[in-house]
Amino acid sequence: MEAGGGSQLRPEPIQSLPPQAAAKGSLLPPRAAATGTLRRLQEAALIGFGERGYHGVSIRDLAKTVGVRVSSVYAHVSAKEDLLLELMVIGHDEHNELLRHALLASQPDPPAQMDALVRAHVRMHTAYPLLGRVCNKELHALSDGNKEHVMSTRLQSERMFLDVVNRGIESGHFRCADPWLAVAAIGGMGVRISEWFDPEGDRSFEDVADVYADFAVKLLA
Amino acid sequence: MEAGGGSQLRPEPIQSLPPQAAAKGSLLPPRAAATGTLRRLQEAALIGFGERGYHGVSIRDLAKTVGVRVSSVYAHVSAKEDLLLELMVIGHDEHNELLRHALLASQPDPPAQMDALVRAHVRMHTAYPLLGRVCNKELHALSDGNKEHVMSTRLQSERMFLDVVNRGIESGHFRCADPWLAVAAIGGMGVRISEWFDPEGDRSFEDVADVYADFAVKLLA
DNA sequence: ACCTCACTAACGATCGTTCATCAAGCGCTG
DNA sequence: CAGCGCTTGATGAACGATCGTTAGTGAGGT
Repeated sequence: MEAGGGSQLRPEPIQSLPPQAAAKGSLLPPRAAATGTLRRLQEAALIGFGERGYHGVSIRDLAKTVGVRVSSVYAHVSAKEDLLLELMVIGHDEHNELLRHALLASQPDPPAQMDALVRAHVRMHTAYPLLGRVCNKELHALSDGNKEHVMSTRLQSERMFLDVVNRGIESGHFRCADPWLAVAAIGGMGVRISEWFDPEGDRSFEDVADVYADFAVKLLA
Repeated sequence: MEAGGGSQLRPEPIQSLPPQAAAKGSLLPPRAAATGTLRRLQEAALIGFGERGYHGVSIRDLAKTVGVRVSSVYAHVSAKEDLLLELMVIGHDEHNELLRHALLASQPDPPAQMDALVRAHVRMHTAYPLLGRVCNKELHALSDGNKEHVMSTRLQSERMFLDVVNRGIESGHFRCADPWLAVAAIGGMGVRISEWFDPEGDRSFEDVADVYADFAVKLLA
């Protein structure tokens, strides 16, 4: 966060919280079990970190947003980084589980599996865009041990894509000289969704998922 | 940036500057005209902002990295945001120019034009990965006026992709129900390159460009 | 004499975190 | 049922560090 005596712009205190939290669904997936003040802290952190970045939001910002004094925050959290870590774990675990379940429910042929994976990937980034943003932009703010933990989940998810691509090549369904690069491309186009997707906008999740799943399979043909 | 009396991790002072600045090329494109201390400030800001985010790097960090006192920074820059703005303008202008020149030199058929655009897009994010990261992750830290200026350049670049897609649909070369979504996907997979690309790694720019250009055209077929 | 660029020193604000305190709600024993 | 200890979560106040920025000064080259 910035301090200083010069011409500073101090933005409005995040948001009045839930503009759509009641409309569609929660800002956080159901696996986020916290309630009460801790829950509201997590949601304030999600919005703040997603909009201004981890270092762009202070404990005082969060306290003010949830209507509590600064010191009360530490009754629920032992450090600011805990809030970020919790959000990143929730996000990465949710993403990983969506992918696993998609694979489990899919027909065994690689194109169907890729279709299912991409739909799950899109689901994650359209249902929880702020969480997607935080997970993909604030890794640098995690200390080494925490970063390693989150990265292992991320690698597992990447591996699911890679396995499907490799199996598709062996079976002749896909043609691809560099499987990892294909996974990077497919993953990248999904990750970016959280930067522009608007739940109130013209395009629904289904619209995006249909198109992106089609893109991914065509890209591998 | 974080302050505080508790258990803080203060990372090492950015880097000893150019690990590859002499090896391949500069960290900044030739359009970055600054020399001397200002140039070194811009490069330190590029590395710092790219690795830790705008709010994760202080003026004191930058001053220490370039070997100068804090107040001397203000002989070259009127505010911290100026450094970010300059980097973002350089990055967006470079990107825009690469795209324009790619289009100018291309055969007029839409597939060739898309191939050229994607190669330029990949060129940007492989030649200047840190600049790509800053441009795509730190927009939130710009004040409204500056953000608007940068966004107009970004919209022009997006428009070039969109024009080619639309013309390709009219000519029958491409088939695509939602052109903007195709542009978002193609753009997204390119933007992500700056997160993993390593100039010293196995994959060269040509490797990535060949594959991604192929992906983009297949995706539109 | 003037401009450029570096310096020392300091400003007030904001940072993350800690501390001692206290009110409310709980199950327990008498 | 009264009274007790215990936990939970909130509070005001403060800590030392760090924040962006400014002021005044001076050396060196033009």
